Amino acid sequence: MKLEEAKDKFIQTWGSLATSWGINRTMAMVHALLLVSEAPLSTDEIMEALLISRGNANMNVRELMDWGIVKKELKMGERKEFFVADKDIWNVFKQIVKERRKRELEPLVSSLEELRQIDGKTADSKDFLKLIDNLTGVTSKANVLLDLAIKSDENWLMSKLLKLL
Amino acid sequence: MKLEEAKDKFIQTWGSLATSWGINRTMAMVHALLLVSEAPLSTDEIMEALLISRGNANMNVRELMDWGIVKKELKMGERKEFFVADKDIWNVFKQIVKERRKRELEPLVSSLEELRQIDGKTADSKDFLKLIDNLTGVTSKANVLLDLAIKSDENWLMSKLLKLL
DNA sequence: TTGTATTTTCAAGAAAAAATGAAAGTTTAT
DNA sequence: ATAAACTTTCATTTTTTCTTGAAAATACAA
Repeated sequence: MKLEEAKDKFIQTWGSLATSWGINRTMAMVHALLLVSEAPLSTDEIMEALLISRGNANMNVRELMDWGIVKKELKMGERKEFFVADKDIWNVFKQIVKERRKRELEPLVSSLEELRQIDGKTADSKDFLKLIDNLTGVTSKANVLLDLAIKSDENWLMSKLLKLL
Repeated sequence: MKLEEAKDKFIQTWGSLATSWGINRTMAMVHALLLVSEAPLSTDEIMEALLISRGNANMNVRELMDWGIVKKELKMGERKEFFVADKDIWNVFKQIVKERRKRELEPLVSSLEELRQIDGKTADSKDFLKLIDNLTGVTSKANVLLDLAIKSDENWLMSKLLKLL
C-alpha cells in the first residue's frame, strides 16, 4: 500500500468511526487530515483535499479548535491562517474526555439532582428514587475512572492499572 | 414535582443525551421508559406511552435486546410479549462498554494494523507509522481501562481507584 | 386447516443534520 | 480611505437518518 493511499484510508476510517459516536463525519475527516499532514494546512488546502465547501471547512476547523485538539498557526509573510492538529494522541484522548464530561456528564448530574426532588413516598416513588440513585452512583464512578485517565501521567497510570488486573 | 412528571422528564433527558452519543433518540427513550416502569411493558404500551408507531417500537426494542440491556418476558395466558430493562445500572454500563468495544474498538484495531503495512521508508512514511503506533498505543490503553471497568467487581474497583487518586 | 393474534419487514414519506455558496464582515497593506 | 485578501455567517439545498403504516410472515388456538 502506498503512503497516500494509506492516509486516505485513515481519513475514511476515522470519519466513519466518528459517526458512531455522534460526531460529524466531516469534522472527523478534517481532524484526520490534519493528523496525517506534516505541515499546517490552510482552509483552501483542506477544501481541496476533502472536496468540501469553504463554509464547511471553516465550521469544522473552528469546532475542532473548540474541542482544543486543533490550533491555528500563522506563517510569516502569509495572510492566510493555517491549522495543525495536536499529534500527541494521548493528549487528544484526554482532551476529548475532558470536553465530553463537561458537556454531557455534568448536565446529566444536575438533571439527576433535580429529579431527586419528587414528592410522595409511595412504593413507586421509592423505586424511582432508587433508580436515580443508582444512576448517580454509576455516573460518579465513571467520573472517577475518567479523572484517573485525565489527571495522571500516561505511563504511571498504565503500570498501576496493569497491576490491578 | 409529581412522580409521573419526573418519569417523563427522565425519559426526555435520557433521549436527548443519547443523541450526543450516536444513539437513536427513540431507542434511548424506550430504554428509559422500561427503566422507570415497574412492570414489564408490551409493544402496545410502549407505543402508547411514547406516541410512536408499531414498527418503530418493535425495531428499537429489538435493538435494545441486541445490546443486551432489555429482555423479553412472557406472561402466562398472554400471547403478547413483554419487555423489561435490566435495572442494575452498573451492569448496563458494563454491557454497553462491552458492546461498543466489540463493535468499534476491535474494527479500529484491525484497520490500524492494515495501515501499518505501507511500503517506503521516507520521512513521511515514518511519521505516518509513528501516528499509527501512537493511536494503537492509546487504543490499547483505553482497552485496559475498559477491561478494568468490565471485569472487576464494582466496589472493589472503586476502592482501589480512589486510592490511586 | 382455517382463522386470529401478534410480530416483523420494508418501501415510501418525514424529520433532522450537514453542506453549499454567495453575501457580509474583518483584517491588513498601500 | 480604498481595495484586496481572507474569514465568517446563514438561508437554501442536499444528504442522511428516522418513522410510519400496511403487507407479509409467524405463532397459536380451535
